[in-house]
Amino acid sequence: MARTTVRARRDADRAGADAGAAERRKQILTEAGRLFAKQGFEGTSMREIAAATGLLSGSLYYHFASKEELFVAVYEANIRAVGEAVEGAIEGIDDPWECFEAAAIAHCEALLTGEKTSILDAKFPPVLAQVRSQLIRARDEHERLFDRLIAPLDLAADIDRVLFRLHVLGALNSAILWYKPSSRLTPADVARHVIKVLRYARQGAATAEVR
Amino acid sequence: MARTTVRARRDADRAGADAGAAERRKQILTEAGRLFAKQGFEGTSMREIAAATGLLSGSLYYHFASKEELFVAVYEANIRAVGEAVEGAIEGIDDPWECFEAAAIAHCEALLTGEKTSILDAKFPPVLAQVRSQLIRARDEHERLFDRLIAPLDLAADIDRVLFRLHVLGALNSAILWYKPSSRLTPADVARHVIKVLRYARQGAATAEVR
Amino acid sequence: MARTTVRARRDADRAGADAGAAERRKQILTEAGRLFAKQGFEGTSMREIAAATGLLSGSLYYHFASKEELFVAVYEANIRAVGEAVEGAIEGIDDPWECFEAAAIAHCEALLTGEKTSILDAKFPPVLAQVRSQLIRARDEHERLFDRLIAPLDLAADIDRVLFRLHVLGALNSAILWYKPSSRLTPADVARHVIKVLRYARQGAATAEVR
Amino acid sequence: MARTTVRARRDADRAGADAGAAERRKQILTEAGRLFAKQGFEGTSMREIAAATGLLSGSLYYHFASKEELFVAVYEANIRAVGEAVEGAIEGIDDPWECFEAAAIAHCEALLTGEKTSILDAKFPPVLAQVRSQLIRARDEHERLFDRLIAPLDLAADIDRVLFRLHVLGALNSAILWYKPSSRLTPADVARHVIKVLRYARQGAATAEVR
DNA sequence: GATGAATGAGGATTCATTCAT
DNA sequence: TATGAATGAATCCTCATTCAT
Repeated sequence: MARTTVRARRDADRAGADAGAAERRKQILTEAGRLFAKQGFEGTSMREIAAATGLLSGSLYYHFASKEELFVAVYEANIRAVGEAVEGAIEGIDDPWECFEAAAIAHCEALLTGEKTSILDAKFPPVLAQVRSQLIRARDEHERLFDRLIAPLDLAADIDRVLFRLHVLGALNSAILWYKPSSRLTPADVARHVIKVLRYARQGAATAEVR
Repeated sequence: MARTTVRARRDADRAGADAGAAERRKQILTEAGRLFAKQGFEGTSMREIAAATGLLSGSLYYHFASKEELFVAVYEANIRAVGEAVEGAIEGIDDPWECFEAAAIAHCEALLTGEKTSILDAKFPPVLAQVRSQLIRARDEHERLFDRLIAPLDLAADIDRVLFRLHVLGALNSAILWYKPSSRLTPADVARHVIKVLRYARQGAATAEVR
Repeated sequence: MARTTVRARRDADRAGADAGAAERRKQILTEAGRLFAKQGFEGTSMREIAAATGLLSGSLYYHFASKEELFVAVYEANIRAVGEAVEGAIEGIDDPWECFEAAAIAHCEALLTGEKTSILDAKFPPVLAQVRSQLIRARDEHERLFDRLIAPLDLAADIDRVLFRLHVLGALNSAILWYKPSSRLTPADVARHVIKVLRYARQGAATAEVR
Repeated sequence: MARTTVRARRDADRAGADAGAAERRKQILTEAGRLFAKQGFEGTSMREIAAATGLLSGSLYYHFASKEELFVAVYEANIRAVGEAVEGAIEGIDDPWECFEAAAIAHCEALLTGEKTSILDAKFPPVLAQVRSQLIRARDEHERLFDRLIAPLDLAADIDRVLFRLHVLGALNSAILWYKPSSRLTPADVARHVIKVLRYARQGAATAEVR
């Protein structure tokens, strides 16, 4: 609605602008990520992204061949960022459950803090059909990281570890749908509660009468 | 925005008479639901919906004042359908956990069977901002149903029942993102596994060392 | 924007409704006149007119074959109304200038009071090309009435009576463009001032140096 | 609504450079002016305007953010053109009435010659409600020019100069409704006759018996 | 590397009109 | 007389993309 003049953006950016192409790419990725997260893929126009980066829409095509390609790049960057956050968080932790919890917290924080990654859970619109496989590959990689964390957990024998991984990530990711930063709950609180619930399902736990 | 559509007019004018229009409305709702589920709100054009119903695009507007209004109607119908399925499934079951599981199964089946309700988890695109409140109201109602089922569960004392509800629904709904009907897993299997994991978190369960 | 439900109108009208066809025609003419005056020909939809009369749009076509025909009927009725007002106002007045002034006042009042006749001065949109001749014929008749009033005026010899008539009516009609009922000026004041100015242009008036 | 168009951008960015776009803007303005004059605002489609300029309809939006904005631009250009014509015509004339007449002639010629300015008198359709204030501001400016010409006239004491201005412009502008270039009357003739009539209303003129 | 200008298909929506009932 | 349902063309506008400069 209240769009921003290119000129306005330009005047503001001119400082650090004129950076190399790699720099520009990063700028575009940042702004596109922010906009995709807030407005979705279809709700964000190339012109908007261009304007936010201090460019005109045509110039985007020097850096990315299409809107889809740009989205994939954003998505991969986001997943990678979450992955790195998680790996950083678990470094040096030995206890499997502690490690698992630390990972969940890092994942949740990366997801809910900053505008960038809410795309994670997207049921990609059909416009993205052509690049779906790339997106899924990126997501899978992240999920395998969780598989590695789940493997050493002393889960009750009747628990399927794949379904368990889907369960955790589903519970964590869904926070995007309801979490409000204004709440007195931190993203870490949310993650901790999810893990707290799951932690009951350890081997030897008493669930006698479960059918 | 506040226009008048057939529903308004007819409900008032003629009680139940003239099945014709109501029939059409239902047809449109069905087709729109299918298409929205498959392609998302923005990915589905009014022309497509019209064509699927055997109409021309203009004719849709006799029944629904706007694409948004149509979406709200579809969404409400879908939530209602899931709600009814759940209520039907728990009828006559006394044991709280049995009841909870039955509800989860019904919820999951309604979600994953048929194309109609995958919209449930939508992070609504900003185009729908104007009607967001209606959508959220519908969703809330469904979630309160789960609150009623969670209340009597003998959960461990350190579990927050609101976060628990968000956890369950998050885990269940996320199946939409990965579930494939072709799999050897039934929707019920998925739901059952989620509940199986959660069931460990009952009162008196041994989780001694959890910090 | 804020449209009115058919039902609402209906409930209200039901009292005097069910009148004969002639009655209905008159109702339609009234409402259409009001709407055309306020919103113009193109800015008024048949549905709007129908709703204002307590009908559905299709029903209008029983009374008028097309939107254009309806407009012509409204226009003619309006012109006739102004004409009758003028004729009523000059009845019994002998002095030519008194008579002329009375006519101007009546014309102006009919024009500025009530919503109905602001159409008078319309530069008809090309949509109305087919019926233009009918509209112009109606207008001409009204203008000939003014010709009859101008004929006996003792105007200065160098004044062309046809151009004079166009001048008066132009000055009077243009009030529609700026007149606001809220002003302390009455429509009669406006008309009186126009005539006051023109009255100077009588025979024998001293305008020596006019080239 | 508050979007950015080329004008804004360019005025700022590059002073007078790059005649291309400015050229196009002028072309569009010309064609749009012609079409609006002939067919009215609602009767003219953006496609038509585009086609007349040798563009596709989408391309128009690079230069003007909306049909309304385009109309405002046309309107302002037209008013400005008439204003300039009038100012040119009165240059160097000392006698107030001569000056007034010269202005009237120029105004009338600008109005009736060329297709461009017949919009002047428009009772703007409600579609233009949002921009009405801009249109009125433009018109007011032109009318103030006439106020300056009327001020020094030696009008009879009982004449209100504001109503007098409205009277003149009403009489002049209304010519649009009936004037046909084919007639043996020139636009100047029309203007001259209007002024001739008004010139009688000078101070000291004999209007003794007026009530 | 970036721009300005244009493309052209596609979007939702409106509307006068028709016609069987 | 009136209705309900549908028509289909037309409307304004958006947008990813292209390409000469």
